[in-house]
Amino acid sequence: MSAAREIIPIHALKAVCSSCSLQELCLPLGLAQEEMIQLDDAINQRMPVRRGEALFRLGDAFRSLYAVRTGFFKTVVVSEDGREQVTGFHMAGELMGLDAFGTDQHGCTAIALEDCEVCELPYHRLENLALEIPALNRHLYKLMSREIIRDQGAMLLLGNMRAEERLAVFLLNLSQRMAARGFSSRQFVLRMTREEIGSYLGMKLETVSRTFSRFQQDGWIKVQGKQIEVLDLAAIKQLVSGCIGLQH
Amino acid sequence: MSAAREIIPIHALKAVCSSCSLQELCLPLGLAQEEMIQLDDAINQRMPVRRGEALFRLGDAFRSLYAVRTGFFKTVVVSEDGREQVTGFHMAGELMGLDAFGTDQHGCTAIALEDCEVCELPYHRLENLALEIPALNRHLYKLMSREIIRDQGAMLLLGNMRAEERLAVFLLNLSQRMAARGFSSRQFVLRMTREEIGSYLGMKLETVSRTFSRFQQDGWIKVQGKQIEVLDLAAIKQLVSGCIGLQH
DNA sequence: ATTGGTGCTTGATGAAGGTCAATACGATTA
DNA sequence: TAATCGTATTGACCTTCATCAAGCACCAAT
Repeated sequence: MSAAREIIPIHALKAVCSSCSLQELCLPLGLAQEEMIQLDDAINQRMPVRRGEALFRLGDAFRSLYAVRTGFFKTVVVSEDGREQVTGFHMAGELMGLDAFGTDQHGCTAIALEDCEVCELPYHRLENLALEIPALNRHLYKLMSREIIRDQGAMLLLGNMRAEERLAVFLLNLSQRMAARGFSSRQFVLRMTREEIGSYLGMKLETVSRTFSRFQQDGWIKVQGKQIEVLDLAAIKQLVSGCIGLQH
Repeated sequence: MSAAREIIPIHALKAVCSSCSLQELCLPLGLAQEEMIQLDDAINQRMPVRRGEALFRLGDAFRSLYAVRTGFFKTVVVSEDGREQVTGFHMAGELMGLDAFGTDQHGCTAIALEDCEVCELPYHRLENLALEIPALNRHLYKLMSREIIRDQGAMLLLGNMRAEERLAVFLLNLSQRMAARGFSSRQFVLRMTREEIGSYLGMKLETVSRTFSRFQQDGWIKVQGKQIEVLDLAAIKQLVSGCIGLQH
């Protein structure tokens, strides 16, 4: 199919890192202009992933990192007996696959919760580039390091906090991440089910639902299915004050 | 005190990475002999840390990674309201401080649970060396990546498993790590208190104690204070079968 | 030997959240 | 429009673990 080479796929025409609006949230953070152009070459832009599809699966050979460009992912770990644990939710500008360096296999499965686009960062090219660009290498360290801190925050959450505290931290965290991307921090749509929230927070879907209802009765939020409106941010912050959260 | 320079401190005479028995568990894994000698130069060997002392504290400026040479550490995160969460236990050959790259500050506090020795790996020297030695750089990625996986395992543990499963995973994990270091996997001493175990596993010290007692009644282990003897490994493994554990 | 401190064990009780079940909602398809 | 499937809500009940409390074991210091 050599004829296909003459048809330039539409996504090849799209913006690259050096002109991407997510620069400040994503991998290129802190790079000089010329370094960013080098990075452009190492990246496959705008792979589409449709809702419900897996971008990679636990055990897959590790070939690339992926940055979310648009859309929303969950990552899950499945234990032998089928129990599923959601280990994170990922939105624009966030990197997935950092847990795969260790074993050369992906350590979790990434599923698109809506139609998404990702940038693919082939591992070998990235590694070579990182050795040439110290700032990039350092930033990769930083990103992995932050992932560790984030997970430790989640451990504290799961180990020490009650259901309502967990859900409050979750809402606050989501709200802040929306704000960082220029969306409303007061009104947003949950892309995940109650069960997925529950799995992430270590509680059952019924408890998630009940806790949402209680927050609503208290006038803190308005819930309509997946539509969330934050009414009393201060009250929610009050509840989680003194807790180490799920920073992102 | 220039005269002091003529007194060679005793620890300077001790073994370096290239002749360290922990090579295979520690940072030098996978390096060529000559690369290891370069690493020797970048490392301050055998810093002593006494029981109860902090090697570094949450918020301290990040200057070095530390490898445990002998002894046993805990790392803890303290929330604003004083709640303390143990995030890990660390023994010979394990690296601490990987969570500090992200913010240039340590993200947890490391406390020696017995008299210890550590190797200090100054950050800048290590970073420069990593840029020269691709294998070292890759290994640092791997170590951080494994830390992420480990933390995700802990999340699954805390989110999904019951008290006895958690403690079984904990014992199994400890037993395996002892074995990997040439110690008995059947008999060992817990260096941490019941409260610290409980904090790590997300349960109260009373529950830890009760669960140990139950394991003992079932003939799975023998507990005498901090002395543990594993009597029925198969039964313990059976309990955690199908769980994703705390790999180390 | 006595005292105090810290950590461990064990019992009694209660609260938080899990489980089971019935019902309702909402989006997609027939 | 109806039918269906996945998702969400809510209630009733039960299990697990936290809490409170008492007593014990061990070590260190006086």
